Amino acid sequence: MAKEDLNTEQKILLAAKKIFVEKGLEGARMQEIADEAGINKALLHYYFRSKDKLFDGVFKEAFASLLPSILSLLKQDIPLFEKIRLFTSQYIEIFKENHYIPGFVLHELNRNPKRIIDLISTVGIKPEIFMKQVEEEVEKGTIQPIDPRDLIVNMLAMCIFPFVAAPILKNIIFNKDEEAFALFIDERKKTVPQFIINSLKKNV
Amino acid sequence: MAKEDLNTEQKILLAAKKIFVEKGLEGARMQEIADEAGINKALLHYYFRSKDKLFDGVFKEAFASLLPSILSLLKQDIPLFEKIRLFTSQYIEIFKENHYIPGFVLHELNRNPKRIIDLISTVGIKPEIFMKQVEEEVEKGTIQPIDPRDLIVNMLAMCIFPFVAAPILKNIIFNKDEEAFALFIDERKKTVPQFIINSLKKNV
DNA sequence: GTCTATATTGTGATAGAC
DNA sequence: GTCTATCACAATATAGAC
Repeated sequence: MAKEDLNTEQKILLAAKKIFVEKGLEGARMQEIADEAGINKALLHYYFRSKDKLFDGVFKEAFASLLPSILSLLKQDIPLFEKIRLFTSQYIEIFKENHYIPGFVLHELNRNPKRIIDLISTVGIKPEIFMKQVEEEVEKGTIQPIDPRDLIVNMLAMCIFPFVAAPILKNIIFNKDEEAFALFIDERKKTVPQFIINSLKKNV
Repeated sequence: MAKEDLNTEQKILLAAKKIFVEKGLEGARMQEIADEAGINKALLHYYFRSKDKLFDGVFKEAFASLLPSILSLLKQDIPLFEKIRLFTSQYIEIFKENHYIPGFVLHELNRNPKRIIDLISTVGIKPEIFMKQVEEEVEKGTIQPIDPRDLIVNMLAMCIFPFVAAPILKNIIFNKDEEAFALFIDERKKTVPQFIINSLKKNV
């Protein structure tokens, strides 16, 4: 769908998303959003009462639209290694398509934890089932002993961190070569699960 | 040194650091910084010409003060596994003491990549030596094959991410138990290097 | 160096015509 | 629904007394 075919509300949301993501809540200017949307400030207030309300709308969409689908994966009845492979590769792919999301979410999370926590509560992320699955494998002795919380944090870290730190990584590791970095990220859909599974595998 | 013994400039820097870290550049108010420092707004402009200049001063100190020491470790002539153990445990310890730094740096990195990149250039981070060491071990066949860039990114990710995502992790994994989270972070000084080394070790 | 008071500019928000 | 014009206030920055 072309930009021109969107109705005004959609144009506003699209523009607001771009500006909020780039500048954060305080950094963004309503004027800038209006310009980006090709309308004037007054209309922003007509559709959304205030800047805060507009932000909430944008954030909710950006955050909630992509997390539930992938996180439901953790609950499903799939062998552990397979689950890790699916989760990490899909997560990295999603962030590759929406590379601005992690930084955006993490920043607002630190700026206003309560707001974000509330939002997450409505989505309802429950990692307990995954953690239990890990515990069982450890007890059975089929994988190396590990705290399931460490495993889940490490998984998230390796999937998300490269996107948050992208500018710095591009610079000190990839000599500003954007393409090489993109390739590297794509490769990580395979190397990350491999790295994790290598760590969990028993020496035989 | 007690807070009262600091001279005005130091008091300002300390206060500004606290507020900027908490609120970000745009979120921070000069009035708030002045209150925190126990002085008035005018003095802020007397010592630092503008808000931007004040921010630069704070950021440079916060960032540059802790990175060089730890990163020099990567260059030293130490066995790989030992180096990984030292690097990760020290890194996590530093961030434990300065848990606000990662979020602060990463946000400003995304807001103004150029500014931060310039700063890093002056500090001069060079991971080449570490990467070469990894490559050599891979060639010798003493560790699992791995792209050294993946290893370094994974190391950084596992050290830094938990601090950036702290509010969300506390909530969904630790049921808001601050103490349990602090303990978890402390444990990671051991579990993270172990996780990495497990992944690199050859099955024997 | 430090203060109070004030200037100046920004920006979110609203009123009212069309 | 969309616009122009304007308000109200907040925030950075400066002037000038002490």
